[in-house]
Formats: sequence, structure tokens, C-alpha cells
Amino acid sequence: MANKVQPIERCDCDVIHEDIVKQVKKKMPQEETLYDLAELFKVFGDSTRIKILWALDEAEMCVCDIAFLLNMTQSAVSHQLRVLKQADLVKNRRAGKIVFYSLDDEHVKQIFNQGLTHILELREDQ
Amino acid sequence: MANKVQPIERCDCDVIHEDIVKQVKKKMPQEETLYDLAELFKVFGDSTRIKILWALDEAEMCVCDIAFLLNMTQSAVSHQLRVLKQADLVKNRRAGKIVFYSLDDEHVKQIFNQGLTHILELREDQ
DNA sequence: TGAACACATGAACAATTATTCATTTATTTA
DNA sequence: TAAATAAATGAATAATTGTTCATGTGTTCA
Repeated sequence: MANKVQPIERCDCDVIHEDIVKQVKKKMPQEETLYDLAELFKVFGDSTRIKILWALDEAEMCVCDIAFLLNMTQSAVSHQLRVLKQADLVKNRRAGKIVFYSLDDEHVKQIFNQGLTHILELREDQ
Repeated sequence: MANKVQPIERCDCDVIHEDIVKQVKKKMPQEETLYDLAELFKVFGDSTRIKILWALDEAEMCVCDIAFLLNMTQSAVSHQLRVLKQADLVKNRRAGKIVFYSLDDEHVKQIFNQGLTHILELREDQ
């Protein structure tokens, strides 16, 4: 994600639409917010993590259970749980040797549902 | 994303929680749906695309305008618009030399807002 | 018709990332 | 205390991805 800032040569087209561009620029949220938003969706953008989140929405589970449920290694699941935790989407509690994970956000299901709506509409259209 | 299917050795822990795992498995959406969901969020998981989507939610714009607004090359923007189009998130219309892009989904803003809610809550907590 | 413009596209490259494997840490229990 | 279990972690690797650069395509207009 090389983000070299570089002056852009405006084409004639821009001169015509200058007003619109200015207005849009004003209305856009600040850079950092948009970046954070992308980072959040990036976390949702992996099917393993989507599965984990969906599972945890159904029930609190330990790492080992999740691994069995998804037919993955304990290590792979653990790595992904770390990503989810850093994004404040899941939390955990220790009970002896076992660590139980659960959702730490009420919007997860709502975000899922919005996404699902989009997908299902597309399927209907075909 | 190597997805080699591989038998997982269950640990003792699983035997105990077997019922929960079975129940969760039943309730989960089918594999393909979860995969599609991840693919959709993957599209949202890039700040350039987030910016483009946000901009297009404010106004229909041509490629060149977007490039200027985001201070990016026309090529980079064009590549990303292609990704957004393939995900059925934007559509375009041609007006002579100029191609205008606009949103092709009513849920985009709602998905954004759910994500924003999460982010803003985290900021408050710190 | 041909030059100019707006956009699309393909290849290449650098950066990121998901999983695996080996190892370590924390806890229980024999 | 030593062995066993559940989970976390670091390094390595393969795969994916965003941007750049060069070039191709479609449209306008002189």
C-alpha cells in the first residue's frame, strides 16, 4: 500500500466539475476516520474471521472448539482471534486451561446483515 | 489463502463442549454465503475504495474528478472502480468522452454507518 | 482523417497477509 | 514436582493485492 503523495495533473474535465469536487471534499469525513473504517472492514474481509465471528455470535466458545468447528488448526484460529481482539470485536475470559472467546460488539450482527442483504439481492437478480 | 482441507485432532476440551459446537454448526449460514460476505467486506477493506464510495455517495463523478479529489492517478482510480463495479457497488454511464460513476447500492451508507458506530464507540472509551 | 482527450487494461513490483511449523507460556493434576 | 493440556507466539512461506508505468480503446472536434 505505497502511498506516495504526488501532484496530479488536472484534466479539462475537472475544471468543468470543480464545484462538485469542492463540495464533495467538504462533506467527506476526515482522512483518519475513513482509514479506520477501511481497517475495520479489512478485519471482516476474511472468511475465516467471518466464520469465527458468526460462530461467536451463536455461543461463547474456546479456541479448541472453534478450531474443530471450522476444521482448522489451533494455531491458525489463535492468530485470527488475535486480529479480532485487536479490532475490539471479541473478548476472552480464562477458565483454568481453557480460554473462552465471545463477541465484544453489538454491531457485528448488524454489519453482517447489511452485507447479507446486498448479497441476497444480487442473487435474486440473476 | 491456502485452504488445504486437513483432519484436525480433537482435544479433550472439545469432547466436553461437543453439544455447543454441534448446535453452532447447525445455525451457521452455508459456506458459500460466508465466503461471499467476506469477499464483499474485502472490497470495503481499502481506504481508497472507501473514499471513492463515500465520494460517490455525495455526488455522481467522473474518473478524473475522483482522481483529483483523492490526489491519485487516473489509472489507480480506474483500477479500483473496476473492483467496485465487479462487486456491484457502483455503476457508470458514458457521456461522450467522460464516464460518470455513481453508487449502485442503497446499503453502502448503512454499512458505513454501522462501521462508524463501532469506531466512534472505541474512541469514546479511550 | 488525425490529433487530443478520458478512460481501461495488462504486466511488473512492492507490500501485506493467512497459514503452517516449531516453540513457549500458563494452568491443571497425578 | 513433572507430565499433560490449552493457548499464544515468532519465523517462514505462499498467495494476494494496490499502485505504477506503458499502452490500448473509444469519443470528440478541428
